[in-house]
Amino acid sequence: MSKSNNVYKDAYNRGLRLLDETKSLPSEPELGTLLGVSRTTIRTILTRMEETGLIAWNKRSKTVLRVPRPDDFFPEEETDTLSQIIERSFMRRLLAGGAEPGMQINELELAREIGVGTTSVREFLIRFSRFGLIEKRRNSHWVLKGFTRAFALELTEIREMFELRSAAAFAALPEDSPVWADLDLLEDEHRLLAREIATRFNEFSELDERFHRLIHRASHNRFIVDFYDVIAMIFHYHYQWNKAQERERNEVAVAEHLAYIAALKSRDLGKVDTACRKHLKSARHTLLTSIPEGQQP
Amino acid sequence: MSKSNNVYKDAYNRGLRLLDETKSLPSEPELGTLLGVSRTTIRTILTRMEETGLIAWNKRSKTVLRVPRPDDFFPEEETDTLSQIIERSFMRRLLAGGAEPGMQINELELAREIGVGTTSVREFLIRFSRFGLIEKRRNSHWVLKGFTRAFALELTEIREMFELRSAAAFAALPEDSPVWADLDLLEDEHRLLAREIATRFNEFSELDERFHRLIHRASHNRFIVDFYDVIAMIFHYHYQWNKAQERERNEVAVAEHLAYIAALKSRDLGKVDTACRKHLKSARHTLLTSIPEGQQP
DNA sequence: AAACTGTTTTTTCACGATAAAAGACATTAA
DNA sequence: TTAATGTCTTTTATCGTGAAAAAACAGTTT
Repeated sequence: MSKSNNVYKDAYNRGLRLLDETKSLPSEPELGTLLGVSRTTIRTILTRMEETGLIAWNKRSKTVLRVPRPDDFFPEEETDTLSQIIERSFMRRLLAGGAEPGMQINELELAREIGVGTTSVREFLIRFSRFGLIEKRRNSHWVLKGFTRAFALELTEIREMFELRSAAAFAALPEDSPVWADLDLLEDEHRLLAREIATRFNEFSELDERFHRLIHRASHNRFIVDFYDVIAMIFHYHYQWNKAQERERNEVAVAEHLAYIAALKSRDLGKVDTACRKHLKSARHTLLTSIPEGQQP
Repeated sequence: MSKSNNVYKDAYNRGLRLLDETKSLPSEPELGTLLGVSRTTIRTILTRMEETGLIAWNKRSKTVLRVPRPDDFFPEEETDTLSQIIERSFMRRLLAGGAEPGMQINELELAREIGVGTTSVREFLIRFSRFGLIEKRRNSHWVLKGFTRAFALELTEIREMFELRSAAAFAALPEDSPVWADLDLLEDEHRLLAREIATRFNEFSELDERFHRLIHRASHNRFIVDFYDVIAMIFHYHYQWNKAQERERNEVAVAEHLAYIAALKSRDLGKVDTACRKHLKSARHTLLTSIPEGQQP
């Protein structure tokens, strides 16, 4: 089992959704850009669609014969990237407790436990190391630094520095910059979510990420933009971990975002700074309260 | 050839230098900590030292029989880590010109050219990606972003943000903190170098790195401390690349460092800010002037 | 001739295997 | 009885290999 065909399976599933909408599929290169895969993969997809009687395929003509049924889709778990699988396993271990700072991480053991090769685990750990939670000892094992209070404080310190700067840069952007339209759209989404917060509160974290990434992009600095990956990763798992008062927290955050957006639109740097600081302060507070105190070194 | 024994060879070479100083070697575990390798490697080293008649080894007694000759040492190039070898090759390519931004990077080709496996190249590229010079396209090739003016500006923007903050934190450190002693030592080294700048100017870059790392460490923030790796890496290759006016540049920098150190010792935040800003400004200028203009996108 | 389909080549991804190096355990000497 | 040495086990670093996926090339169709 040298390489899973998850790219194909995932693209196939997404491709099935196209069949609902049209009576015939576009050209192979067009499908490729649409699904973000190569033509080779598109042809494998089309081959299977033909075999399962979903389409009739002859050269340029790809006629839809029937609408896809639930059992036409590949199971969700087969569409994941290996690195996603490893990340999930690793984070589960890390957050499930018993992961004391200073503990050493064994590549071979991790690989065996997850049921993958050591190379993939190594590559994951190298990629993951930039999040500052693990560290490598020269030709030896990895050491877990732990998701501690210190980590959260260091993370938020940088976050605040970067976001204040990005927000100021954002507000200074010219009238005709396309970001203002993006901001308007996000504002609408926020208002909509605010109105239905009681039922849709769990959709906030995705909106949150899009909003902050838009602001960070205004910095035009790759290190600032890339740093948001660290924040996003932590928040992603943090939200899965800590569901306490999720609705209330998100309701407050949406309101703060709206104030923040209004400040940006006013282009008044003082107002932007105030609104940004206020939101960052409560974000930090939320993160800090969620850290299990027992895990401190 | 599945793994080179460069750890052994490097430790062996360093071990040879111990023979100059003493008449008999310490215990195996002690040698291990001294050379930073495991006892397994120490025993391999001792075995060879015995074979080549450098020592007489019987259990606890390891008597030095003769002083090592130049040909006892392993050649320098055999003591390098694979990742050092790959990094050097890669950087040579990158700086040698013809490396246009947007150009794609081929793992297989790189591996073949350097004469190593693809796994090592992949791991190197993943590690290297945090420097912001390359980027990966989802299940496809890497793209070179290039050592451009934009890169230098983004890098220095963060650097200045981080260093100003670290310098302020440094100056606020209590009287009894051990960093003040470290700073005194560095100050002495700077004075010494300043006096002999005409002949020793090329020793500056190493001192520069030690000085700035000391300051960054005062931030007590892993992201700030780790970011210095990016700067160090760029400066390392930059200094190899651009030798123009090296002596003059370094002479100016040493003087700026001394002013910066004096400001830190005064603990006057205003003075620290001024001295730090001044030095960072000339550092940025040096970096910017060295970037080949033709490479702009 | 532009854009597509069919076919072939190349590259990426992931694995198992193996030597180097680290680490653990057992034994011996001071 | 502590700290070393001797021996054995485990882990890390690296390669070659093969399937998945991308990319390049060649031939068709409109």
